[in-house]
Amino acid sequence: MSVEAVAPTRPMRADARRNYEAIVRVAIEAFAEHGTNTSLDDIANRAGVGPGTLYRHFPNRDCLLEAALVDSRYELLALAERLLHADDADAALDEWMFALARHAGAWDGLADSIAQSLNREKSPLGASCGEVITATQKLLERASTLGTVTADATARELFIMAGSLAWAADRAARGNGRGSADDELPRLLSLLMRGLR
Amino acid sequence: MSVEAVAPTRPMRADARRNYEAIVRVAIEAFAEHGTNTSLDDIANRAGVGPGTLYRHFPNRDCLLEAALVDSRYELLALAERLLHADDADAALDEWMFALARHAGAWDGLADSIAQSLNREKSPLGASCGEVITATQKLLERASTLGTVTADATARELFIMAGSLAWAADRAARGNGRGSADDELPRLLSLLMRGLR
DNA sequence: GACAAACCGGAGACTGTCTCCGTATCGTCG
DNA sequence: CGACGATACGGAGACAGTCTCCGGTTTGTC
Repeated sequence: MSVEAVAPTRPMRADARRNYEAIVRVAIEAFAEHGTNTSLDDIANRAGVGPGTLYRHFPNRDCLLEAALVDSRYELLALAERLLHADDADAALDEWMFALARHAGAWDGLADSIAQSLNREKSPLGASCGEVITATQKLLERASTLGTVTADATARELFIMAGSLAWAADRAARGNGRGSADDELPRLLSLLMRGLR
Repeated sequence: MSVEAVAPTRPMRADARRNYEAIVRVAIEAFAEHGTNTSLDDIANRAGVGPGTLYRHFPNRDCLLEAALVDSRYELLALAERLLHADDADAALDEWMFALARHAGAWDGLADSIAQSLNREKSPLGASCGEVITATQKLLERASTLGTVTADATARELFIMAGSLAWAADRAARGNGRGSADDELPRLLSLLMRGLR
């Protein structure tokens, strides 16, 4: 519908691309290590660039987060494609929710960052959640018609519930002695999924 | 077991008590208005004291949060007491979880603050969650023996799930058009509670 | 009314965010 | 190849929030 007004976007200059990639590479490490609230100036340092360079490429934390999640989301959407052709539509939805929760729980604070960006206009992170929610929608509809799901939850609610599960699993795991979030997640997820029937 | 080594704790000086109470009063307002991450120096200002005074009474944010939640938690525990004698143990647990989620969702960021403090030793906020979790335990046991609850969730998990629901309801409500968190919460809660059966 | 203990409050060190602009680098064209 | 314009760099620094230290003030008591 909209005229393809994509600017010619001449390719980045070599040094710019080099820095861009270095920043994203370091950001992935830093987010994994210290959560999504780690210092951006620190990331700039570790990437060998000044803070000005980082903020030119990524005007805010969401932009950097989005860039750091591109690969992970690509894999997620590939999984959705496969699950859409699975035999068991119920099991497919289960697996999808699990994958979603693991995605959102990969870094400390990520679920929160995603959920907040979801409600903010113009957040690149929130925008790119659109396709993931669409995928959720398709899998949910399939589990409703071919499977046994009856609850009237929206895809958006399921998406957020997945984030909320990641949040809960992380909090429940820390300090319960031995368990990790990977142990908690299936337990909590099964509680939720039984509620859909 | 431990010797009651409680110091005589002579009563606070009049000006100290006055400041303490002013700070807590302002803090409740500020947390409600701007979430649990609002500026503490700002609270000190609005309470008419210097930052030093605030930090002497409340060495960190958790301590202030704890003081600001005393009344609310008191009401919560009174509700638990009542629910322990309710006829329908299942409905009692439902109502308790709802109250718990509303408590944790009262201020933006509160669920997160509580969950984090829960895993940190020496946090007064986390410590005071103990009685609430104990209350949850009793209601859960009662719903297991007298009611129909069969899932093997721990009280601690339920407590965290309540926080996670508050988190999810808040995120789902913002930006879905018209709804408020109060509309979302029952929907999400019912999904969870059906999963316990 | 005077003294010691308790308490106040603001200056400021420190950390993290984000911007501005003089300088350096890149790609291209003569 | 050399030079020019566009593009990009990076660090100094403004700003905001956290938290501490200590000289000065207030309170309760004898």
